[in-house]
Amino acid sequence: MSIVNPPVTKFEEKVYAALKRVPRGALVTYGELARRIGHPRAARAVGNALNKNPFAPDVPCHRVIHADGTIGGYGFGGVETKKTLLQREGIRFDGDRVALNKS
DNA sequence: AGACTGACATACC
DNA sequence: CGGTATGCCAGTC
Repeated sequence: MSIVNPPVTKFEEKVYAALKRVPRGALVTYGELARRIGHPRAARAVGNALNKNPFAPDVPCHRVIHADGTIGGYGFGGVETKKTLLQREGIRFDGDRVALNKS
């Protein structure tokens, strides 16, 4: 499953790999994802990697959200696309927030 | 080689 | 509850 790609660093590779390993309908936060690759503090770097996202459809980057359940952002199409994709996975949204039971 | 940026997180006011 | 401030990490200019 090596990602035969262009200028992709080891770090990003891990990020994409971890993201690929996320099952459909599941949501992961940047911090959670960062933690999975061994960099619990690299949430920002993770977001950076996804923003470049050389493998847009290859990696379900739309399953990554903020720690508080906010959508965050999306490079392809924008947040609305991300929300749509997530809703398609069975997840509901309340504005820019994931509709979990919360406040 | 150095500085700035960015799809984050946490804490504080 | 909301906005502001600081910290962290890796990438790119």
